[in-house]
Amino acid sequence: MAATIYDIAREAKVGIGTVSRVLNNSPKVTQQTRDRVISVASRLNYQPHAFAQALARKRSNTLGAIIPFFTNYFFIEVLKGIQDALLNLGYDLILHGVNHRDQINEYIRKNLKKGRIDGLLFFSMPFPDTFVEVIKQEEIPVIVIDYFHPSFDCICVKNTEGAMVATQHLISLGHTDIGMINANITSEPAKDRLSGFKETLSHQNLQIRDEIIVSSISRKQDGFSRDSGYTSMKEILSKKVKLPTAFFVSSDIQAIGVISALAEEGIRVPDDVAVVSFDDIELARHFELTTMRQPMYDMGVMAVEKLIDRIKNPGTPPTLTTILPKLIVRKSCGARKSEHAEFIDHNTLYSSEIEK
Amino acid sequence: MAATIYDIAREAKVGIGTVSRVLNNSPKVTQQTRDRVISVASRLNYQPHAFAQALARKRSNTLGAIIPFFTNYFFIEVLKGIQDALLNLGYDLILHGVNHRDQINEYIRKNLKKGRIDGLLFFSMPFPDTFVEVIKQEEIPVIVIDYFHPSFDCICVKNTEGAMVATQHLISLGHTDIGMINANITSEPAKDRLSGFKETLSHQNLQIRDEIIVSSISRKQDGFSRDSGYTSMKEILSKKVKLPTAFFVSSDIQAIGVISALAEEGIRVPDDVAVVSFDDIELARHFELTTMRQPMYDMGVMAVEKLIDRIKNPGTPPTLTTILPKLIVRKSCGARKSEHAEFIDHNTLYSSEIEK
DNA sequence: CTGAAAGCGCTAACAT
DNA sequence: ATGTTAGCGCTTTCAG
Repeated sequence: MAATIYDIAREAKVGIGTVSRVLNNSPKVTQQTRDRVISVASRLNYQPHAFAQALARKRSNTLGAIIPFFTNYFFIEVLKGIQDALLNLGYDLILHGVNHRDQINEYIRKNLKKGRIDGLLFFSMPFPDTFVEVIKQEEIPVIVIDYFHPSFDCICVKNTEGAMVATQHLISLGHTDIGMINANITSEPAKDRLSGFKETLSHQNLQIRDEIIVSSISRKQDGFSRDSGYTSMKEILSKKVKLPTAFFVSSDIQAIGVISALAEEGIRVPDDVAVVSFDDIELARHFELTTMRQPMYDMGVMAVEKLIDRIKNPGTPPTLTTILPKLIVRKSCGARKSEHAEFIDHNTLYSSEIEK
Repeated sequence: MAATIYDIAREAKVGIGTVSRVLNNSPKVTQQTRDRVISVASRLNYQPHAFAQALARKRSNTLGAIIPFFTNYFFIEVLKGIQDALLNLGYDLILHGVNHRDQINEYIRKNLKKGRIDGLLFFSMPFPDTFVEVIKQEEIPVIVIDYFHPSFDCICVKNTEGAMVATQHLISLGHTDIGMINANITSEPAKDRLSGFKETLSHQNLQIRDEIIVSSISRKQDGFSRDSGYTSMKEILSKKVKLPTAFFVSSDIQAIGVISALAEEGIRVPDDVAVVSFDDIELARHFELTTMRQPMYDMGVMAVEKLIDRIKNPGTPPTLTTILPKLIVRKSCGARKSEHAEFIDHNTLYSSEIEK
């Protein structure tokens, strides 16, 4: 049986209050008793019982995270960031990976069981409105990442602006006829990336050819998949329309599919057509993809930090932190690195407050 | 403030004991009082306080998992399996992703805090001997997956046998000169896959040419990476030795690197050289890799089930469950599917007990 | 069948 | 500075 503070108290001949004080580094204990208690505690191999502590302290020192697992490559990186950040803070993580959207509600309900978690990290999905009331009355801090919700602190990627930078990059490389392979338009990022793309083209008085802009209709991973990229490109190819000299693709993983589809027709990247994509997942480097990097690991770390911050400072108005993705120039766009060095350090963090 | 059983008791005009009984489906309550309590509870939007429950019940209904994050593609799938299995069982998951091996100890120590978790899932790493004593005296059930340890229930992949099947497949396709691209030999799976490979060759009286067998020396992800595959193949290519007609590669992700390296020399897969790899990660399908499938998702599910089982039945001797990976024939080996249909259903589960 | 009371292990307010 | 006591919210005897 594991030792309790009673055991320690008895053996060290002090009261349990004193033991608790020592264990919690309260200053009001003599060095002498402190030493005695500590030595007994370590002899007994004492470990505080987390739940008893949580019950008495009214906080659990654990955070919850709801992450869509269908965003494979994205969430791995984010998760790594979360874990590393947590490790230093002494918080634990209760993870709920959502494979299907209908798991969200169930999870929130279950984990809001009073006291289970001190705060919630909510990733890449529309936050269910059903719960904002509940969340508020339970007073549990929430950070929404990669999605916007006016009631909570948010960390968002500037998708529109990122798409603009990507498109602009292609234009500055001399391309005037550019297509886009997009994910499912029902997803927020896909929508924003498309509008950034189109806006840049029209801003530069370039033609928008709808026949070379295709959005996935796949529901699987919202079209952010290799399959989807492959299929979309095949679709364009089958139309037998004039191919543009460049494509903006809404994710790296799709770009890999795009490149395969192209290769099957003997069309080479970047020689025949240039490609710029989005995300900068690990494979992007291997495939020499020029891409808009989302600092996924950092977003995980930031999310944790924001949440801890929010736990300590409830009551202040929700904030929005936006991240401008960074252009990483590799080979797929056909640019020589030196030409575009100026783009590389474009990474900026804006932080601003929303009026309530 | 959240409602407690006291609130319910007061409003339903019963004692807290009765409320508790109703909530726990104890049969010894009249339908009438039961209904009354339930209606009050739902009106108050009552949720049991998880920690109070855990404290009183002496179990937490949460499981811990220690997973190496550096096995990217592997752990995602496993995690999905775990989550889905957990969802049905009403257990929560405290996840600890290990980015560096030295985090393991810290995590175990912290989470063994009595009561934190009811059981532990330990993945793909050598279980630290320092803790087997602790684990045993704390009586916390442990399942080790993808690694063997005599003290615990284990779920292992038959790497040696898997490599044999892969190699045999290549041989049966008519190849007599086969090379291998391996991960870092310090890792158990790499070691086993190599020995399975060699054994099959010698068993078939085929020559083992050391110059076309290369093990990665990378410590990063133990050499199970695209980079490592790419580099290893480049190394062989640079030796200017006679290329074999086929390669067995120790993981899909390496195979992708291998294929790129080959492609850079104009060598095509499977036309010029056949490739069979290991894992069957999501990308394997996209790259048309013939590979030995490890049922990663299923392993996650099984792990959870085994753990729950072990929690319910302590005391029985540890078991070993082995999984024979399944040959998935795609294009990279150059076989027509029909030729080798017989291999496809090779998947078998062996379960056996170890004598203590 | 149901109410009252005794913990579960710990923290924190209150005495001393 | 240290011991004592009252909860935290729930489960589980133990009476009745």
